[in-house]
Amino acid sequence: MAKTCRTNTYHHCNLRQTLIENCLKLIEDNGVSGFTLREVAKISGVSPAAPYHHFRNKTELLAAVAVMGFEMLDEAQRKASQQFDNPRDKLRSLGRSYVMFAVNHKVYFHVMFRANREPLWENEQLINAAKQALSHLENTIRELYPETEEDNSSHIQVTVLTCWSMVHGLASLWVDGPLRTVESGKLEIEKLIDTILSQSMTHKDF
Amino acid sequence: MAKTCRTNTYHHCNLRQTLIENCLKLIEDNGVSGFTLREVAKISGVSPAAPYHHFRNKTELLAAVAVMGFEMLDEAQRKASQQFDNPRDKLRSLGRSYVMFAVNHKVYFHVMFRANREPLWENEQLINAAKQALSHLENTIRELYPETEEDNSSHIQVTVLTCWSMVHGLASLWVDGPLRTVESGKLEIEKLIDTILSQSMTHKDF
DNA sequence: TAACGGATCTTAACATTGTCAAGATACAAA
DNA sequence: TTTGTATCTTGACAATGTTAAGATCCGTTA
Repeated sequence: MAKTCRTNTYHHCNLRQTLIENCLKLIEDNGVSGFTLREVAKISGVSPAAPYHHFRNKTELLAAVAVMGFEMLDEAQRKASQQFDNPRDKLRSLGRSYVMFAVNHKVYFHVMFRANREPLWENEQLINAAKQALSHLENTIRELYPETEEDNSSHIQVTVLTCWSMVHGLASLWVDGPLRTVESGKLEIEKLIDTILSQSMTHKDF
Repeated sequence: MAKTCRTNTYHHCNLRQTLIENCLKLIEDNGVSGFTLREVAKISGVSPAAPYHHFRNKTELLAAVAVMGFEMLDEAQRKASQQFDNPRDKLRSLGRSYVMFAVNHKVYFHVMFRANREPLWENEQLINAAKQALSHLENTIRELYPETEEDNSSHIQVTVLTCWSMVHGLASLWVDGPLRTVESGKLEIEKLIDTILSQSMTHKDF
């Protein structure tokens, strides 16, 4: 929780952070679509126009939330990769951490990759935060293929994408709903991740 | 294009279909977030309240669009699987078709899996259409593992998920933007798909 | 210390939007 | 021809994003 430190009734003193936090709360309750700037302002104890001194518009507030999400993901990925030395173990740990982040922070994940996509991805701070969070995967894959050839970089890029797609797809299907609907929800997600990551190692279906 | 068949100025005679089509056009231009029922009604040549005789609300119109999308995906998947006999070739063809559908019909894909997720996935018609579109993948994987054991079904379910996650992840990353931003857009998507599907066959990274 | 400028907040207003109620119009069946 | 039903319109409502103009506070400088 952000300290409101309101000695007087005028200056909020930490409004920016408070808005971001309350924004998250509202999205958790009402979904990304059913969330309004006015209500964020209201439960932050501030007038409807106040947020505009901290964010250019509604989209920019969402972008700030997304940036926070990527920073959290970055942290989680960092920890996950530090847990192991073997690059292959690292990779699996990274995948696990990625999906679990989505599962445990649905709202963040949704805002990070979904809401108002176009204007969101024009935000430079957001792009950098995303790159940073993804760097762990790339680094680990570089460890896995340490050859120094120039021609290697394309292959590495493709491998990054392959891994990213795998975990991102699983995370998306879970967060967006169809997984819990189409597939009967018997399997619990945590076991599922490990099973799937194992399967990716042993089978080769495409 | 739907025939408007407006002999008089009152009855539109095919408004439902017209609304869906114009809805798509608007989303293509303004994105899912910046699309309004009123404008759909306007460019359909109809008053703001008219759509409510065909859809309960804005979300239901989006759901109708999503259903159409799943029907198109179903058709594409059907064709893709009919092109080959070998289940392994089928599987690859299905994957290719899935991602290309997302690339060629960004708007549909977005509405199908993204927009207003919660209320959308309570629509039964939508759920059935989605199941139908996904059935091709499951059938093909059953061909791949034709053992009749009961215990097999769980394994098949996991394999379906693995494949689905793979292609859905790639499609999502492309449609939602981060792929074109984080990864430099040098690689063209079509080549990329084949490369990745090949890689999934030969490597096993997780 | 006092004045001043910038940052932060408020009030008031605007156009736009989703939605609904009540009434008008067309068409098909009786 | 009458009558009911589906479709469409008009008119209204509250809610929302956003802006302009003014109030209030705080740190800095004279």
